[in-house]
Formats: sequence, C-alpha cells, structure tokens
Amino acid sequence: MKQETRKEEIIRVAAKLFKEKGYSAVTMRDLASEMGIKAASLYNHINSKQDILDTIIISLAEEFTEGMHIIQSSRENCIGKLKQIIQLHVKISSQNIYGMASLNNDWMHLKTKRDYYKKLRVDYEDDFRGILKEGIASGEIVDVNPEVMMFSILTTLRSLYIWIPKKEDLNLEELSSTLNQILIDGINK
Amino acid sequence: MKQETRKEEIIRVAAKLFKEKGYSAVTMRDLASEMGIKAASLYNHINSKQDILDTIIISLAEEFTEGMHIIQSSRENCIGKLKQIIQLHVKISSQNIYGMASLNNDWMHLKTKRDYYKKLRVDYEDDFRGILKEGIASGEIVDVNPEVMMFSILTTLRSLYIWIPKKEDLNLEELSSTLNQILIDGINK
DNA sequence: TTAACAAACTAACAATTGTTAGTTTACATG
DNA sequence: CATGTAAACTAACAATTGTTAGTTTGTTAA
Repeated sequence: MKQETRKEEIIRVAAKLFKEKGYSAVTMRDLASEMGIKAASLYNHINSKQDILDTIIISLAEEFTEGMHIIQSSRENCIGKLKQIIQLHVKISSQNIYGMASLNNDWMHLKTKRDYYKKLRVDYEDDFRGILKEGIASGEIVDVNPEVMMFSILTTLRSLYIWIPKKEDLNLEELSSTLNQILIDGINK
Repeated sequence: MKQETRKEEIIRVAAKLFKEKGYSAVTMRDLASEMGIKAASLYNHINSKQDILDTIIISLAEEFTEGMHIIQSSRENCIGKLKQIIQLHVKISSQNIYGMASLNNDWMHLKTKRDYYKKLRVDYEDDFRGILKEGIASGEIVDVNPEVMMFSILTTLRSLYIWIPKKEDLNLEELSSTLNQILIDGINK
C-alpha cells in the first residue's frame, strides 16, 4: 500500500472542495484551512491552483481514454462493448467521485491543457459513436439517431459521481448490471 | 410580443456567461462589458449579482414544479406520464438553454433561496419516483431499482441543455420522440 | 553535533472583486 | 422651455484573490 504524499493529499482535498463549490469559488485559503495549514504553505508542495486542476482533470481523462482503447481492441460484439463501457464508468467514477465533478464542470477553466483535454473528449466520443454505428449496421441495436443514443447513455454515465455517494448500500457490481438493463433494454415491460 | 426590459436583458446575458464559465468566474465587469456598459451601471437595473442567480434558478425550478403537477393530475398511465415529463424537459430546456446550466451547476451558490430550491428539487424527484413505483406496481414497467431508473432518465433530461444547441437541424418533436424510444424501450434490438 | 531537508510559518504584494455615491446625458412629456 | 426620468458615467471603497520572499521549526542522516 503506497503512502500518499503531501502533494497527493492536497490534490485529493482540493478535488473534494471543487466538487462542493466549483473550482472558481474555492480559494487557496479555503484549501489550506481544510488541510489545517496556511495558504502560503501549500506552495511548498504545488506550483499553482491551476496546476491542481490540470492534474485532476487530465489524469482522469487519460484514464478514460486508456479504458476505451482496451475495450475497442477486445473481441466483444457491440452490446458487449457497451457493457464494458458502462463498467468502465462505474469503476472510475466510484474511485474518483470528487475528481469526476471537476472533469464535468470545471474543464473550461483549464488553460494550456484545454485543447488537449478537448481532443481526448472528442476522440472518446468518436470511438463511442463508432461502436453504436457498428451495432446499428450489424443489426445488433435499434436503428435510431446514434447521436441521441450516445448523448443519453453518456450523460447518464458522466453523472454517476452525483448519485454513487448517495447509495452506499448499492454495490458496484449490482449498479453496473442494473444500468446495463436500463440503458440497453429500457424500462418498458 | 412583449418587449424585453433592460433588467431582463441583463439576466439573459448573465445566464449566457454563467453557462460558459460558471457563476463564480463571471465578474460584474464581464457582464457589463458584454452589455456594452460599465459595471456600476448594472446597478441601475439589478440589486446584486446574487439576485441575478436567484432569479434565473428559482424561476426555472418553479416552471418544472408547475409542469410536474399538471402531469400528475392528468389521466395518463405511467408510461404516458413519463413521455409527458420528457416533453416537459425538452420544452423548458430548449427555451432556456443558458439558464439550465445555472440550475444544474450553480444552485449551490444560492444563499437565502437555497433551502427553497432544494425543497422544490426533492419534491420533484419524489413525484418522479412515485410515477415509476406506480408503473412497477401495475406491471407497466420493468421491476428494477426505481432509484437507478430515475437517476438514469433524469440526468439525461437535465443535461439536454448541453446537447440541444449542437443539433439545430434536429427539431424538438423529433428529439422528444427519439428520447421516448431510447429512454423507455432501450437500444437493444 | 552538524548538515540537510521537508514543511510549516509571517508578512506583504499587486490585482481583482462586488458595490456605493454622486454626477451627467439624452429623451419624452407637460 | 421646464421638468422628470431612465440609464449611463467617473471615482472610489474595503475585502478578497493567488502568489512570493524570507524565516522558523522539527526530523533525519552523516
């Protein structure tokens, strides 16, 4: 079990505050106070407020990109790949509840890394859409506007971080399979 | 066609900026500059920055509450009510693309009206969940955790404001019926 | 004991924040 | 012309912002 460095601890606490109030509304004094130190002391460990946000968002975005590449190169059919995507989101979101908030809501406050982030996101969505189109072509999934299909599934998955903490009783395997059922088979009987 | 007052114009422009950068990151000078005037001049029309946010969020939240009450008192069955809810979200979101961003992302910056907003939201979710539970009981919809079902549908609907502007070609009737199909019947063939 | 280093501190900075006070301008109504 | 009003302006404020410089403290290694 690797020890958490002081820098990692600051980033973790920052992510928690960013989730509660958003990046812009969190001051370095807020963050320092939560750490039990003075604001200036933070700079022994981190370079800037901006750097904290960059780290939180980019590391998560790259994790999703990596997961998508693995799924794409798997030999599953389309529905199988979708189920793997759902699992990927459940896994990453549950392990990074706080960071997911920044990824969703504060990416526009990136500066030098903003274009890189956007490329990762666009590529991810292209891959996702590609899987859906393949499924339509092969007759695996229903022939409906793939854009709306992707939107519907992806926004649900991207918002998982809001709901997961509320349901500590619900285990993650169960959540994944319930989401599979709802997102893929619908709710109609 | 009622003329837009200067105050309404400021609120509309503010909502647009809030969508781009979030409430906290938008300064009164940003807003004034977008209006083509000086920051101090804004105060001839509005009371405070906080007031602008209150107005944007509460008016939208009340609009959703009102819509839900009408749907609940209708004589539709459960699936019919769900379709009406989808229509409600498509309608309000398309008419208030900017405001919806504040409703989703900046409600935590409400002060005196925060508890009132939270009550509206909790009540709305209770009503929504009630419709789902009724549908499960009557055998209309599949017997799956209603919490996850609501989460899935509601987050998709709440995020509509992100996607609607990108697809100007897609008309709203069509979007509603595509969403009906995807959210209710799923994507599996 | 001494040297090195991690990690805290105090004090201060220049810039930016929301907001107020008081004034000016332009136009419509009597 | 005189008056009232809507809507802009300039100037300034006290508070807060992210950050830097320089210093102190406590622990570890030689």
